[in-house]
Amino acid sequence: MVRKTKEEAEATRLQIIEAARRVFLECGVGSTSLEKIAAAAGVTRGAVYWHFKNKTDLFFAMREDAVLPFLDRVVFDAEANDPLGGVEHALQEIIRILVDQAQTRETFEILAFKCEYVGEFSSMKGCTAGQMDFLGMLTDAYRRAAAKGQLRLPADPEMLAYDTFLFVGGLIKHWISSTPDERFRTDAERFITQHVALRRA
Amino acid sequence: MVRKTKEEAEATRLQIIEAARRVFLECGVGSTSLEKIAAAAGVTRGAVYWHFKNKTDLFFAMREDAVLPFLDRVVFDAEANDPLGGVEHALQEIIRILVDQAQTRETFEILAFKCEYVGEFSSMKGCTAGQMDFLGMLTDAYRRAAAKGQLRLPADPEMLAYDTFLFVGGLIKHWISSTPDERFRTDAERFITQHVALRRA
DNA sequence: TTTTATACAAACACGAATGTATGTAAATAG
DNA sequence: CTATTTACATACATTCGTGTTTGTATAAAA
Repeated sequence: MVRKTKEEAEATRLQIIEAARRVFLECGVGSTSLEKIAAAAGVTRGAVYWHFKNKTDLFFAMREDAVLPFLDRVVFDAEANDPLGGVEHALQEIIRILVDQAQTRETFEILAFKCEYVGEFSSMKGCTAGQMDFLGMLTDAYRRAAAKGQLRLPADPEMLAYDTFLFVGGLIKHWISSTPDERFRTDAERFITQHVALRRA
Repeated sequence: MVRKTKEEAEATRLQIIEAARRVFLECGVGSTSLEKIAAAAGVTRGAVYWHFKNKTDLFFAMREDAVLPFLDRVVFDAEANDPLGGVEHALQEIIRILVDQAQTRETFEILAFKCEYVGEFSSMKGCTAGQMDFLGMLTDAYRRAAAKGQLRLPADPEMLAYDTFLFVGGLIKHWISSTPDERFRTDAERFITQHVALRRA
């Protein structure tokens, strides 16, 4: 029919990604047909197959779209003279992202509860590279905190990092699966504050 | 064909459940057909539909089969005079169950990574009743520990319980998705010991 | 300006999964 | 010992999703 300009084509590509996120969230990745996504995006399967190789390709495109802004915002300042405060700040920032970035929150919910890690997906089942990066950054931050005498002794920075890493994993999972009035959401900030306070000298 | 006795019928029922667990683990719940399960169990779909209403029914039967032994083993002794040690013991017991109860471990892996919580499954997406029980038992244990002066001050038992609850959630998830040589498995006991030590007065 | 590649829509062909219905031999009830 | 129910296997009908192919109006390239 009417051929679109490059800009319009890119717009429909984004429409498809957004529609996929909505439908994945509601129906699960496995039981979502490309027909449903196409309908939700106001196009036909032809458009979906034009922009994406198949459902898996579309899934990973949707994932990139939401994970990249996440990596930008969660950072540890290696120069600051309050490394422990930096850890707390980074964790609080994660919660803030979940609060105000709907696409990131929804994508995390899809990744955690609406997706089966099998076949092509099994590669990212456990720790992604990004997650291990986060663990490494936590370790570095605790090492700097230890060097500044901020940590309660005896303290092994690496072990503390694992403890925090596991805490954050659980927190994100339960935050996502909660309703806004449940304590995992209402008290998330306090949980973080207390978690870090347990380490303070 | 040959009609089986009641005992034989119950045996094939268990065969089907075990086959379902294997196939769910390999293929994911959503993309597992009842034909695959039947073949893996050495029966036909007729047998599956005889014993279970449909795939969802079979899934929940498999879940019960593995979760019940779990609840029996993870307990907090309310009478002991070392509540904090009881917490550590209970957490270590969880890891021991994952190590030596293959069916429980595999079922947890299915629940965490091979299942989409949508439709009939969405009810158990977040915290099951059993999980909230566990949180309550943790809180009670920390309260008793506080009463005995075992906790480092200032300490809010309930907040400590949430911190531990989130830690355990992350630990189970990462333990399950790890290979036996990865640190989440090799060092799980140390993580627990250190986690509890952080609270000790 | 002509040509070509683009951005889809529409139609087609195929397999796969589901639920049900039917058949049946043997266990069990009476 | 007969009648009935059980514990499946087998066959059937139908729906649904996928990947591909074809058609086409138009934007962009030459």
